[in-house]
Amino acid sequence: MPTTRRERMRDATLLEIKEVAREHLRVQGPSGISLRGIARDLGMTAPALYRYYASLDDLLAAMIETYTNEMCDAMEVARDALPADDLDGRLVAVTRAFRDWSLEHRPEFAMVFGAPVPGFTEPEEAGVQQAGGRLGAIFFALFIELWRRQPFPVPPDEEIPPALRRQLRLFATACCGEDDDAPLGVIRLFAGSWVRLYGLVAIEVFGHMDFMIDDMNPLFEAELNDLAKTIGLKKDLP
Amino acid sequence: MPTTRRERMRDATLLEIKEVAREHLRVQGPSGISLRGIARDLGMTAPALYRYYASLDDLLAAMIETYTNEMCDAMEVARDALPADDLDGRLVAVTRAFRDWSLEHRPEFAMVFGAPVPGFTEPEEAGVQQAGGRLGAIFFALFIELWRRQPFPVPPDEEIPPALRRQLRLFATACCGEDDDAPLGVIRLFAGSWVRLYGLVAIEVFGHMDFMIDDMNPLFEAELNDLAKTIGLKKDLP
DNA sequence: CGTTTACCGTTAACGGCGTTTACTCAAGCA
DNA sequence: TGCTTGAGTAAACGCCGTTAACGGTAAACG
Repeated sequence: MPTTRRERMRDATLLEIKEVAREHLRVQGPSGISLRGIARDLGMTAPALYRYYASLDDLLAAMIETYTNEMCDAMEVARDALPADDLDGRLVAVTRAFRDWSLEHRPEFAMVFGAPVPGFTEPEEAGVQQAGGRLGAIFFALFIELWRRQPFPVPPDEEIPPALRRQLRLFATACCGEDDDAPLGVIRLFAGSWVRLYGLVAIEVFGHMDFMIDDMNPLFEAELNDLAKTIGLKKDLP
Repeated sequence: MPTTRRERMRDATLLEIKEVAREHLRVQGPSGISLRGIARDLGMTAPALYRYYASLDDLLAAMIETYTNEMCDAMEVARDALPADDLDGRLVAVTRAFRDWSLEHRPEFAMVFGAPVPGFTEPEEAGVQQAGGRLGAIFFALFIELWRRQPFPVPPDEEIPPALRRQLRLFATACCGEDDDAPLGVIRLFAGSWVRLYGLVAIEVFGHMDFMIDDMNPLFEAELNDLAKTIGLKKDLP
């Protein structure tokens, strides 16, 4: 372990900056994250932070990456709490974990899944993309394994327009690496499910239905049930 | 028409401010909207703008309201381009218009449908909520009228959990005013469809799939086809 | 060991921001 | 005509990100 004392100190500061930034995010919102404010809380001056992050954008990008991975961790914990052969249960658990984490970390969710600000937090960072792929892979691996063990009906290849086929292949390789030997229909259904889940959670987290609905729980559970039904999960969700 | 000369001048300035703000939004992104910058472009000083908008937030809220209504206008134009009895066609046209407008107005879409910034552009403005209701109503009116004329299968009331029933009623009244005498199943299906559409367009506009997929058109059309099928539209979409 | 080097932090400064206050000045109205 | 109203100004306050020049200290090296 070649970590010198200096490196340990540096890593600690690197982390502490991110933690203070997160607190500011949660208390004052995304626009409340400022290098000067963070430096104040840390008993430093703002220019000192440039030793650790090249710019505010860089810090924000690091935060996005951290949050994405944290969300993935939470989903994996929920997944691994169930036996490996209970794919049904695992898929439902991961989906619920996705929503739960998002609701408990609304500002973080907004940074990860909200609108990217041009010239600001561009998601072109390698780390951010990699974390995004990890998230997709968690869902995808379960989804595809479930289909292999107990196949549910998927649209036949002929029903999928050629233009869509190519996109689905791209999607699968980005999610899962190279072993994308699953039929296109499975990927098609997966993409549709992901879009639905994202829409549901984003609407809830962003509060776009707050003035119409006062409790999103029933709708989420109903949609989850629908989703489960289309992939052959028979038993009622607990 | 009690518009004095002063009032006309005032309204013109009010509008001009919003227009310059929009240009800044499109060129430099949301964080590029600044009172000082707008004032510069207008040949004024920043404090003068406070005669027109109480704060930057107020201006942003006005922009959101404007964009929502503009999107609704575009949808209504697309709707009215088809004969009133072609409900199938109108629903598809409105849906495509929603997506098209969003893709052509990405920064505007982000302001309307992205994450609200706390203490900043809260969507608690009456005008913003009203515009949101208008958008929902456009979809809802077509959806429900279509079901009345050529009913498609919807989940029976007994299958809808009681907790969800109440939320769906709230949702319908917010979308459509008081004449929500449609069966819960129709509203249930409508809510699900809206969530799907939102997720699809938001993912595309925000570019959350850009690193996986290079053309969202096929997926959108496929999902639209699916949606159309569930509400009984038989003919292939042109 | 002493010396050099690399790194961490500072102060000072530039230009930008939202917002408030006190003020001027012209248009509108009685 | 004289008064009122409202649009616009300059100055100032306290934020912000970022850069440049500079000090000190701990690690690295001969």
